[in-house]
Formats: sequence, C-alpha cells, structure tokens
Amino acid sequence: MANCIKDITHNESFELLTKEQLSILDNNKTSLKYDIGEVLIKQGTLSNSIIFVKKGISKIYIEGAQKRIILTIKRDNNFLGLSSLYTEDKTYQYTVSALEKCKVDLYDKLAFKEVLKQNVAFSNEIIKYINHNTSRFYKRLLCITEKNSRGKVADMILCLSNHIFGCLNFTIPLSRQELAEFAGLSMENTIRILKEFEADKLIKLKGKNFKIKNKLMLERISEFG
Amino acid sequence: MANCIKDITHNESFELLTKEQLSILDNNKTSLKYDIGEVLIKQGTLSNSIIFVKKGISKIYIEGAQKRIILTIKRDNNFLGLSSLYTEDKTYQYTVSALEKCKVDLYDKLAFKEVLKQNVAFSNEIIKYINHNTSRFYKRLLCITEKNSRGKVADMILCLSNHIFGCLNFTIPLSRQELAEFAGLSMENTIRILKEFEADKLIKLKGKNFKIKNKLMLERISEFG
DNA sequence: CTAAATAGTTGATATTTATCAATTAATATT
DNA sequence: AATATTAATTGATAAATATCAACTATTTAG
Repeated sequence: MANCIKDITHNESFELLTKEQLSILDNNKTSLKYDIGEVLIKQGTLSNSIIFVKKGISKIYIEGAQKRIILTIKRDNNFLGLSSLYTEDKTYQYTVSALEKCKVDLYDKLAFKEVLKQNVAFSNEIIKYINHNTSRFYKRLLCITEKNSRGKVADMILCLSNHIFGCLNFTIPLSRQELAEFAGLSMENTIRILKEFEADKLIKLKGKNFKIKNKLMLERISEFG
Repeated sequence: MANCIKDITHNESFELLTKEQLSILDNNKTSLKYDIGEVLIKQGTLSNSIIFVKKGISKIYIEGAQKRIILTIKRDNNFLGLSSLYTEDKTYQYTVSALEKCKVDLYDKLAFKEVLKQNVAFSNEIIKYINHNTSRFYKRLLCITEKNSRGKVADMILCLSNHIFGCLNFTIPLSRQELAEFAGLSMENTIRILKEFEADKLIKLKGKNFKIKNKLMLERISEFG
C-alpha cells in the first residue's frame, strides 16, 4: 500500500454558497491562464489571493536554502493558498508552478474571508480541505523519515499512478530532477533506482512515459524498502 | 535562525463563544488527568473527541511500520485532534502521550462541530490554529529533507529552547531515544552529536538538563549543517 | 540542418548515517 | 545496600546515499 492519499476536488464547495456570496467572489475574481513553468504562487510573497485551479496540473514545492522539495502535485478543481488563511505570517509558505497550461481564478483573499465569515458550511468545508491536506503531509513525513530510497521511489511511482494519473500507463510532466525533488533524493540516485526497477521488470520507462508492470511488487518495495 | 515557529495558545478561542455555545461544550465535556506516559490520543482509533489540554506537556508522534517520528511537543492551552475534523478518515492520524501530568478537557466531537456550525468566528479561529500547525510542518519537512544530522540536532535544541521552554537552560522530559525520534535520527547518532556539541562548548549536558552556551553557533550549524 | 545547450545516464568514490556489539551509568527492586 | 533492569554511551563496521566527473541522448536556437 502506498503512503499516499487520493486527492479530493474542491469544486463542490461553491454549491454551498448563496447567490450573494457567489457574486462577492465573482466581483473579486481575476481569471488567468498560466503557461508551463510559470509561477502561480511564490513562496515568501504576500498571500493576497486564494487561487482556484479550474484546469491544469501544478506542482507545489518548498524552497529551502539548498534544496527544494515537491510537496505534492495538484490537479484540476483545487484551491491553492488555503493554508495561508488567518496565519500570523502573511506570506505564502510554498511555491506553485504550472506543469501544464493552467486556467485559474484568483480570488481576493479579503473577499474570500468575507464569504467564510458569512457561510459556516463553506468555512467547515474549507477546514475539510485543509485537514485532508494535513493528513497527506503526515504520511509524507513518515514516508520520508522511514523509507529507504528504493521505498521512496516506489512510493512516488505509486502516488503518481494512483493519485495523480489514475492509471498504470502515464506520461509525467516532470524532469528527472523534479522526480528527485519529489522523492527527496539526489537525481542520480533516483535515476539509478528507476533503472533498477526497469531491469527487474517492475516498470517500463521511455523518457517521461511510465508503465507499471508489477504493481504488487512496487507496493511491497514501498512498504519494506 | 532555527526552522521552528513559536507555538500559539488556543485558549482565547473560548472567548468567541456565546454562553449557549459554551454550555453546549460544557455539557459534552469530560475532564481527565493523565499521568506521565499515558496516551491521550491513539493513532488509528476513532476520533470522537477534541481535546483541550489545560495543563501539561505532551508529545505528538506518528507511528510507522518501523519507526516513530515526534511531530511536535505541545504545551498548555492547546487543542489536540483538530486535524481530524471533517476528514474522510475517521481516525486520529497521530498518537499523543503525556510527558508530564496533564489536565485535559475532552469535548465530544459532535458537540464541537455543532458549535463550529453555529459560530463562524470560532470556526475561523480554528482554521487559524490548523494552519499555524501546517506552517510548522512545512518547515519541519524542509528541515528533515535538507539538513544533515548535525543541523537536525542543532535545530532540535533550538526548538526546545525557543519554542517549548523559552529559555537557555531547561530540563527535557524526553529520553535519548525520544530525542532521536524528534530529530529523525538514530539514537546513537543523536547522542554522538550531542557529545560533539558539548566538546565544542556549544551546550552543557547533564543527563536531561540542557544549557545552551553558544546559541549563535548552534544557529549557524542548524542553517548550514 | 547543424551547433550549442540542456537533460539524462553511468561509474567511481567519498561521505554520511545506521547498525551492531560492548561497556558504563543510572534507576528501580527486593 | 546489593542486584537486576533499563538507559546512555562508545567504538568498530557496514550500509546507504550523495557527490563528482565523464559521457550520451535529447532538445533548442539560429
């Protein structure tokens, strides 16, 4: 079993809003398109917006002094920036950049907070999203602490398959360096392990195309290293 | 600078409640005392309560298949179990055990949720607490990923000093094994680094008593390894 | 289409960290 | 107080991982 929780979509939350509340959001909305590589949210900048990604995959990562770590990859119909609501630190905690073309709505944070104030069902739904996220990070932390590098790479492949692409054959929008940042390993080590998995016929690799051939075994490696 | 955010207390949130809401909580409250080592929250059990710790220090940790990792140490006037609100998974994500005698109030989760539904200011205050926690985990994740073992130990000492005890001379309620679980290292390695720091006159150790003698240097080690 | 630049790969090596075993110190028990 | 038990420490060693350097494949720019 991979240490990875399926992501949830956030679009249903809009259904909890009244027409008035929807129009508050609508009047404080900027619709934008981002190209591959463009930064939607920059760590350290003032968190003035809550972003709703209508279309497109993005990566969320933390930039450290020496390293980066990709926290997660987000699909369509997800809010970004919720974790900066009501925090003392008024800046974003992470960077988000587009892995494919993204269509997003930027909501002014003050307007978003106004709606939160007015609508407790919505507010509690937001708690749900935030906590879902937290659950994932607990798993992530454990994974990083307890798994060896083979386990980490196996886990990452399973996460990509189960949670992001939902099938056994997928093409990643990530470079090898990014895969390493996702696994929390050096690039060379990551590549070596991928090649090992290929030699052991667990996966088939062609550039950015992944095909999982022995999921059971990957799950075992993820669990026991 | 240590990668560690000061904890916030949660007691002010009660002031946001009406008399009626306070009595909802009060009527669904169980007051308990825990002894050192006793488990307040057990990972994997149904999350039926939100706990408010009135007095005492506790440790929050995740239990993996092979290892444990201490997420954080919590002081007085803090809620526990907030991260299980509204989640799909109805169980606690972590274990909490008492590091000293604790006095707590257990609130029935349904009653707590009822109050959340009624009071949006309270609900948003809870978002604040949850997000504050999240911020800390982002830092934690980065710390674990990017620091070497000396950096991790230095960071831990600074966290204990700045954030948990608030002074340069403190007595930890943790064994060496627990220190290792906090730093995310093996016990032997943790001890060795502590002894190194002592030999370098950065700290003074006597059993569980810590005295920080060169904070600046510890901060440097935390930052650069 | 070709050169230049970037990304991916591989091997050798150094470094870091964990593990194992032995020992000492501290605490608890009778 | 003597013994048993557990926690802390130390040293030796093994295992894991990162780093460095060289090379190849792929992509981009002119």
